Amino acid sequence: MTDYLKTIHRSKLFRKVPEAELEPLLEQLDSQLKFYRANQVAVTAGRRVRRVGLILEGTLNMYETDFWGRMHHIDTLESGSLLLENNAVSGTVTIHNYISASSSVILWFNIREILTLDESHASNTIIIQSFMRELARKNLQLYTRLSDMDRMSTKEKLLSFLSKEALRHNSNEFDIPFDRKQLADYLSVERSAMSAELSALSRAGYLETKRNHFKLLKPESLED
Amino acid sequence: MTDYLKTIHRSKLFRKVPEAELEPLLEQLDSQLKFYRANQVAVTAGRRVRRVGLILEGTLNMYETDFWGRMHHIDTLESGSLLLENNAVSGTVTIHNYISASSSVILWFNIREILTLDESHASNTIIIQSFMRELARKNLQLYTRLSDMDRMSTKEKLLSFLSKEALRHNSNEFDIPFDRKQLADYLSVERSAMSAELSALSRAGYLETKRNHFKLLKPESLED
DNA sequence: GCTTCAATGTTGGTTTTCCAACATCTGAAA
DNA sequence: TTTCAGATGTTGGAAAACCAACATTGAAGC
Repeated sequence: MTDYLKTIHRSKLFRKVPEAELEPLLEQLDSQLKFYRANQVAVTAGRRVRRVGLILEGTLNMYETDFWGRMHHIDTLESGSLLLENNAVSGTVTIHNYISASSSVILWFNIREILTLDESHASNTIIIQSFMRELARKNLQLYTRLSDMDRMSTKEKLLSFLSKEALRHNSNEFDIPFDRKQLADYLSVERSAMSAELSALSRAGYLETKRNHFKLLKPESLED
Repeated sequence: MTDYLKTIHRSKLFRKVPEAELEPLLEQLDSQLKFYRANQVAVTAGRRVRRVGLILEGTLNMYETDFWGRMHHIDTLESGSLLLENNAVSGTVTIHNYISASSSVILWFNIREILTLDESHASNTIIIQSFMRELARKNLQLYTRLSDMDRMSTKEKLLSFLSKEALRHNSNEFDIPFDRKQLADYLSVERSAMSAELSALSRAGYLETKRNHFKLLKPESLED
């Protein structure tokens, strides 16, 4: 554990815990390090989840196996990500398999215990705060993507996404954090069709773009 | 406030707080009732959010206005729903407008205060627990819908959704909580096209369905 | 049993998306 | 500067989805 204290202290969750309190806190959370080889299954779908994972090193892939036995890649979790936080809090069963893409290290800890303690330590409050903030942050992120995808056409998905990016940057001119392939994946559309749609939007006067830089415009056809 | 104590106590968030402690707790949370007329704007996009809302009566619609000034309906929140919980926790600005569909009553309260208290009361712990559970529950719900929508075709969206329903009911035969129109909206596809796809899946031996009852099957073409 | 209406299924023409293949652009390295 | 690989744009045929209009079904009330 000692080898990883620095890494743990850099994570979003434990960042604000005073350094001296970190080790006792981890003990109190009944935490435990686990090491995984490349391609090793770290979590199997169907298990009731009690602990939260924090990826200290490596990358994990989330998969879903459907009724017909087909595997679908759901997400890729990088170092620093939380794992099973929702299932641990709500005490539910996960439907995902987590497979280590590389060799990886995960810190497993018990988050519910903190909530059931009678007396509160300062570091408990801190960790609960950070944890709640993470849940809320994730929620907003999912909401954002969902509302971008909740459109019937590629054009509308693009406009929804770009609109929110403009809002986020507080400007009609901004860089997006994706290249074309990543943006297509994010919106769940086909890359080349999306490229074509971007060209069409550009021709129609909605925007100018070069690589990941965008400038949104009000086409004359829309002016009142 | 007194008129609504019963309603508040029935909500997911306050259910577990002992009845006697409810009123002091609400006071501690600096809570406040507000009443809205039909079509009144309850929350305006762009405001930094400090409080969480709990809808005690009525229905609210969430709207998003995009860069080009077009309004999109995002969600409908029924009585019992939380409002702005993510923005309140993370201290961020909301991008949504909330408009009361009917006359409605919202309880506004400060959730962050609980976290910053030095000493903990039992009811604080309870409310934090319930609140975290709600955030996690919502997260899982969003994740579920997102992974259903993160498919390129109506067919795949349907299979993803039905697969998870089977898992949830722990059976290949189950009732879904949607009619066809609602399911189409949930998956963000067109109703009649979805109906056609369901027929095709049925013919191909993937399932049998009648109204909201489904039975999933393994078509011979898939057997190894 | 009828009647009625909303839910669901079907159909055909139109539009959009997918998909593969290829062309062009761009930035980094030689 | 030249070269090259990866990113991006374009294109055309095939497939899927949209959309409107209509047919069928099913549940509730008469």
